[in-house]
Amino acid sequence: MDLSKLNDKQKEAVKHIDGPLLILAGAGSGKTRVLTNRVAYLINEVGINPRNVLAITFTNKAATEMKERIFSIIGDTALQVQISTFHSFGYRIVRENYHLLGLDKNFTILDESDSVIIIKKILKDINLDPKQYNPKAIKSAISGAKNVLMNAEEYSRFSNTPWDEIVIKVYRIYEETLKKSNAVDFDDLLMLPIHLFKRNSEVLEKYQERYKYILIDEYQDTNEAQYKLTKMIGAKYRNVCVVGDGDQSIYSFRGANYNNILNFEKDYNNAKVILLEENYRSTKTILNAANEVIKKNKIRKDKNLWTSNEEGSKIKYYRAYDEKDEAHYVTSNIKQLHSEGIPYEEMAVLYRTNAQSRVLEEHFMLENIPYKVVGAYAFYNRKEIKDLIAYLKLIYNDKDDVNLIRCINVPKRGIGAKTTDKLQMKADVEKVSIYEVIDGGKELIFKNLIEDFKQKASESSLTELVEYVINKSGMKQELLNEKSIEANIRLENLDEFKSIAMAFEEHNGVVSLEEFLMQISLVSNSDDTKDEREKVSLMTMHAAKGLEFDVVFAVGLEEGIMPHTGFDASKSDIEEERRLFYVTITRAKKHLFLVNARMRLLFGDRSIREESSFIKEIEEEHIEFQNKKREEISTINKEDKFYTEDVDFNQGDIIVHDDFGEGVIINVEKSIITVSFAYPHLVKKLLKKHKSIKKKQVI
DNA sequence: CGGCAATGTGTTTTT
DNA sequence: CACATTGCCG
Repeated sequence: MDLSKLNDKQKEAVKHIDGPLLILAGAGSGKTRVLTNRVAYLINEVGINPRNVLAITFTNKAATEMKERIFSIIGDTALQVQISTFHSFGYRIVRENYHLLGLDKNFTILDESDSVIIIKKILKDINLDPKQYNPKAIKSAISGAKNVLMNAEEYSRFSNTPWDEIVIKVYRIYEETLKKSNAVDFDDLLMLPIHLFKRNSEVLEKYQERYKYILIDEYQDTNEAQYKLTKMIGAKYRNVCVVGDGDQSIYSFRGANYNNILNFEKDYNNAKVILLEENYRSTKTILNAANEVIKKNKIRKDKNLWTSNEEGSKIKYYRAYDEKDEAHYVTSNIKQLHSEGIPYEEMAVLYRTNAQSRVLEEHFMLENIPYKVVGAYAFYNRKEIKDLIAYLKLIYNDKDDVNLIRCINVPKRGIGAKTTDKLQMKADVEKVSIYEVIDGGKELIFKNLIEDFKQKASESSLTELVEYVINKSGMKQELLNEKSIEANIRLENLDEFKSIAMAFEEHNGVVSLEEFLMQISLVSNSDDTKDEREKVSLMTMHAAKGLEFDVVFAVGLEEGIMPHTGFDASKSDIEEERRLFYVTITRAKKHLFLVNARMRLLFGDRSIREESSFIKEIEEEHIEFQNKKREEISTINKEDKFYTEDVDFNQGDIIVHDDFGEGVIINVEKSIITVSFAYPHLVKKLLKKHKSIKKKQVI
């Protein structure tokens, strides 16, 4: 195997075979290269069975990338290596041992909102006001407990506040409900395997024998459950290799504990430790700035990340007038850089909160720049998609009461709240699922429909089933009858979902409903199936972890946003925010832009924004200040005045749509106009008086 | 039951 | 601001 492209430290890590190994890999130090080469080396050079190798990554995206890279080194053999996220891996264990966990074979995974709905219902049942006791807060308390592997009993042992009492009470009923629904939640995918291993050493041993070589990426972001799972499976052979960087720990809000990486040497004595400190990614300027920033953190292990790359251009800092000016600054620089030959896919705009993407998107559309919003799982959160998934989940597991309630009246069948309440009560009394107690009325027609779907599921392909459900449920007809643009968009989304199913089927051969449901529960973005090249990436700073781009725009660098301080400033963790800022700037290879706004529309009103204290932590010698052209700012502000509420549309008029940007009217009929938008939206039919449309006046 | 209007409420990051 | 929920009426 050719290891000539690796430096000495990297080679050492790749060639380490048996025993615990800790790789402390600074940003851009080539850890993915090390991990992929190490897997390849173990298999090709050492002769280890690929089935005995387990590689865990943090995101599905990283897992896919790792598979591809190992495939490119060793070919088909790579397919036998188990590469997945912790949650997918946990799912696998639960599925292989469902009978030992009190589940039926066809258990389903509830998503976050399903869980919250269940908790709301529990609160009502025990006569507590969901307004006083926030269901989401209770969900996250339960989640937190599960992540430290506490069940309700254990939780109750060291808690005493009235709030805890309520959480415990809800937690107990919540667990009963899950069991009754033959369902698990996200946290169970980690917790259940651990409980199983504790109880049943034979099963544990089976997995220890199976996964003799374990590699964990992003180890600084593992939580207690993930840590424990790794430790248990690795306990027998101790061939545990973890890679991480304490400075890039950014998920403590989700229970991640970067002490896990600091304590690795204590947990695994005689662990080999390798430091990767040469950065291959960024220019000297960018890396120096990053080092200056992260040095401000008090709780950290100092290290010396260096690069032999060139000095590079200075970091550009622009303090915009407002959020629109900020977006405009970003798009105009992107246009400029693109004209200089930098491809769009080598540029990214990173922001702290998802809400910031909207204004940016509007400007990208206005300026005709192709872009994609990465990691936006908004698609699966759309009503019509959730309804359709509810059908699929119910077909697969008819004990899933939440999803039954969700779709029983979609489309409207005259089964309202009264009926479902009655069914729910009956089911509660008889201690069975709602599905089971249905024995008459309009509900029975629905039940028969689901039975028909089950039949269809057993005899046709996944795509055929999806198509069948969309049609036969009546969802399609209801939307067709509506004849509004919203309904049209929904129809398109249902079609899009069908394409996702089809792509999945084509990609993996014949696919079961089970696998498909697992996939859409565990994988947030569907974008992997589509061709996403030649587009600028828009994403949160968190989502950017592990990625790199020639050009990075870090936007919204204002106190309160980045560093983010919620309603309770004392609760926010400035050091974690700083690590996030560090992760952000180290994504950039060649050009880094820091941007913020003096004024921003936030939570409904305009507020004056102070610049982020993090910017001041970078030495001025690395920064080129961009504020010169005030006249540019004033033209931007005038833009608002171009738009009016006029609905007297004529062919040839230019309108602006909130989502699709500027377009030309090519046809007018009654209340509908046909508009040609720029790529990627093209021609759309719209309702004249829709609130998202404004006419552009010629002044 | 379903549709609409008024009112209220929460706003970080994600597998 | 965007949404979810509530209350009222046909």
